[in-house]
Amino acid sequence: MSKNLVIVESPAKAKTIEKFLGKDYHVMSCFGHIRDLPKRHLCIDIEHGFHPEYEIQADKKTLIAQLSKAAKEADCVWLASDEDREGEAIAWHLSQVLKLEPAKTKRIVFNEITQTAILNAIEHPRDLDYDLVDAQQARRVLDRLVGYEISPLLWRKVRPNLSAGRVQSVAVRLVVEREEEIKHFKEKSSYKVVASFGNFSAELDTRFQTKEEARKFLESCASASFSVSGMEIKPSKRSPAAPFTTSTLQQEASRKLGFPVSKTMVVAQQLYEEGFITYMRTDSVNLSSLAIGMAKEQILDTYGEKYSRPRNFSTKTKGAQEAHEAIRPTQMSRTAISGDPSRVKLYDLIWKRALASQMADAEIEKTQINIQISGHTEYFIARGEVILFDGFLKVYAESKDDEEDDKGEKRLPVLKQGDMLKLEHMLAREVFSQHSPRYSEASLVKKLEELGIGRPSTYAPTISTILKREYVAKEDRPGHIRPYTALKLKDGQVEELHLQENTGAEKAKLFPTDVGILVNQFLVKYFSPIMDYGFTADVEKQFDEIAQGDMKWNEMIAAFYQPFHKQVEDTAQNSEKVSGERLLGVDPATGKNVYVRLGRFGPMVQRGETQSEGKVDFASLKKGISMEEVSLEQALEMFKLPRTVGIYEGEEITAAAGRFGPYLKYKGSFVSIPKTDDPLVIDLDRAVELIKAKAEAEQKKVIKTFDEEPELHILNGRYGPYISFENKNYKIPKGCDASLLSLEDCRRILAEEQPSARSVRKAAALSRKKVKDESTAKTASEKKKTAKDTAGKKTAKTTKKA
DNA sequence: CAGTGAGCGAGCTTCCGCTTGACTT
Repeated sequence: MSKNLVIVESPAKAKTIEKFLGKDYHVMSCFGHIRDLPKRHLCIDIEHGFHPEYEIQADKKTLIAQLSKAAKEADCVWLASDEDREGEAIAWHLSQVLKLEPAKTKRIVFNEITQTAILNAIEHPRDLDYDLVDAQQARRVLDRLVGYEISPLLWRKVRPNLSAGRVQSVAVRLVVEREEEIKHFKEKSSYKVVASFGNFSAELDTRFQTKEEARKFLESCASASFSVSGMEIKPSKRSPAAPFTTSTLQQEASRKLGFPVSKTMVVAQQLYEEGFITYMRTDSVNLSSLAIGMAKEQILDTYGEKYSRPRNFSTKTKGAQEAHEAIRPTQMSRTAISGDPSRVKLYDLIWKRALASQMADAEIEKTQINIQISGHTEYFIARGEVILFDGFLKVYAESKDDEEDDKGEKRLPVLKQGDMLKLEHMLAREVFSQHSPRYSEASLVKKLEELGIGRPSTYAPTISTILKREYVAKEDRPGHIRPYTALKLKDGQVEELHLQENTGAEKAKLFPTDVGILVNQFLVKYFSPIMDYGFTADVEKQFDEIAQGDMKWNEMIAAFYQPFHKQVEDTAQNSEKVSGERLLGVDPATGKNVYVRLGRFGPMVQRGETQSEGKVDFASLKKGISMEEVSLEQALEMFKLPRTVGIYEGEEITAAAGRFGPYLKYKGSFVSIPKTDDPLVIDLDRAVELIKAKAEAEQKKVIKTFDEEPELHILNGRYGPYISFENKNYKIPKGCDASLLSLEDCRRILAEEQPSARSVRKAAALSRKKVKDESTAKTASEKKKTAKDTAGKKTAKTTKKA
């Protein structure tokens, strides 16, 4: 048995380190945090110093038992979790949970995985830093208080199942406010004048506000002469970007490879686990001396000495904790990997970026030519750029969010002052000012990082959360045609051209939803301190003070909680329910008011008053139409569903819009209406076609049925064959040929296997619905006696509970 | 997956930050 037990957070790291330490050391992983506040309640004792009640997560119990056993057998336990707030807390939780004796427990830290660094760490152990642990507890408790006190308010005041938090709510706010800004953006146009002189062109130093001014200028240039008034050549250089952090990797993978941030992280995780790259959740741009050495060697071998320039970068990110290196290949000499295309491409990106960061600056020659116009004070400017030495550009060029790709070379002819130029033509083109760009997943991460909000491990999950809660939606927009005017001067004549361009197209951008907008409105109104973009930075400062030992963590929390909790209670008491209700107008056919508002199941339109005796119609807002922009006409359209499409083989086909979009109902079963069809206009022929296609697809799903057991089917699913019985699904054990299974085999499988959790929920929902339908049918006959039609629904709801 | 939307109001949602696999129909 090893004398020493070393505990690190990641199993891949454990494997590497064990190799460095030799046989006296056994290295195990604790897989991140081992205890946390239970999800069920607040689990913070407000009355007693905000004492947190931690619990070991169920899935960590066996792991803890293993660690505990190994710790007992070891002479010394080395807690080697990351060198940051969270890492220190993990070490402390380990010492608590494993009941480690202080005498045989040592805390070590290293921020690069090299033998030297680790041996050095072993030489210099320290004690647990309880101030740092307390800073983490403050962070944890604050987040729990904010999340678990505000979220229930949203359930009461807006809609169930919503959430609020220090990070996610600010992320939503950014998206909402950007959209707001875009909505109020006033496009301004001006005229940009470009003169073409044969082998190069130049832009006028001023722009004209109106077409008339531009025309006057062009006309006045008809007989003007053009001459070089100055030529300047300036040497310039461009430096490589720092190697990747989590956030910059997400941005570049998004721009260059089109990856969503979650995909980038999944692929990077695989590369890490296979030992191709260093750790992928980091905020550090630092490279180990080993990495710098490897890069230098690689550059010297491939490109020569001129291309090598070892350098180290310093982090400018707010609140960076730098427990790891930058993301880089583990072997700089591994220029490429093979296999899955996503991994190949991501590795390539990481390799190039890391290598380029150690390469020489690119040397560039910038040229500017000024051209004077006879009789005018305005002048033309031509700019050129020639790369004299490519340096790091040989390997890698960073891309920008705004795709003004003036990339590559633009060579200007060699001219001298006084040279006369012959104008080929001059074009004054109407150009438009642009609003700030909408956020992509990656650019939102970038913004959050700039504000110091969130951590590398949470960027991707935060994006997933706000998408899952439907606060924001990732969408494409087709863009629209915009006409513009251009004036062309050629051969002394000015000609007016009417042209058009496509503008405003969006790809995978984040748009706020109606719920997102309303929730944000509510939070900004009642919780402005937490919604402030500087809130996280402020509390981080206080966490730092706690870590320095200058502040007590529970006093900091107390100072925050007192006004915060009062605000929660006041809001619960005094604020109105948020529905975003708006009167759209009066339905000319019925004379009833038509409203739009947020209902329990999302945005909806309503015709008539809920308090009145008359009939009230409801309809879900059609996808793609927001509460803000819906018109009375559009709303009235939505009330036209459900409608009867026609009769087929004696049964009625109806078209309606449901929770999951438009559908056809025929003989009690449902068929989705694809986007290409409109439920309002779909005809009988097309409806029958869709119903037949669905039936055929259902047929294909069936592998085998048994006459003796009509409820049992062997079906073909997305993940291979499975058995369906009484609406519950069962896995077929590996190695069985589904088509050869007998009824006996199936029954045995049913007895042995647990039905999938999902199908159990579904079956439960179906049986609830059945009970409900029966009771509705029953009360429907009773209802004839009662005047009001509410009794049926009421009974239905009570039975649903049972 | 396939209704709904007020009203009584039971009992359910929820946070951020560390880490990976087991499993999906």
